[in-house]
Amino acid sequence: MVQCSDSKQQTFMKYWLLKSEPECFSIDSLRAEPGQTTYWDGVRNYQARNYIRDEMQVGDQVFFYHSNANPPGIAGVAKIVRQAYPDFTAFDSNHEHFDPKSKPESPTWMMVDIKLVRKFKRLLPLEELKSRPELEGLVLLQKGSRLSVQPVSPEHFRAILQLA
DNA sequence: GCCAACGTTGGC
DNA sequence: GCCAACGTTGGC
Repeated sequence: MVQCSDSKQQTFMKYWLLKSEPECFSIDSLRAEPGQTTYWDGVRNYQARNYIRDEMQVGDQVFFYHSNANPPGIAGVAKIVRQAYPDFTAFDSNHEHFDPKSKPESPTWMMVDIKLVRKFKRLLPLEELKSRPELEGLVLLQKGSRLSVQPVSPEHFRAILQLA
């Protein structure tokens, strides 16, 4: 597939899944934010950081996943509205996400801003996602998959939207 | 609350 | 660089 053939820079929309514990920050919390926008702080895993820092682009769409919830599942869609920048909560010794190894002059951890696109009419439960053959291979469904930032293929993204 | 699956830490 | 111990995640 060729896109942007007249452009030097080929840009493809990417799709993601972000996990959040709704007791801590739910999709309704996001909706209640000014501009329905928030910074996605607290990612403290290198692989997740690399996705945020190296691959997330403004305009990318993300599923908002409720983890450690009853039931766990996908609650809606958001989009990236600001490119990766240092996660300043890592610099604050009073913050629960403080990490002394991250320095303002050489930040270890990064974050993006996301804005709510829509909350689904119903939560798409993990159990239902598991039951869909077209979602085979979805990172979320792989055994031991704990990453809080996961890539989602365009095909899987589309298939999940159709369930909503 | 249990526990499997990971990631990180730190002694050696 | 190995690897045991420990901490965390997150479904159940």
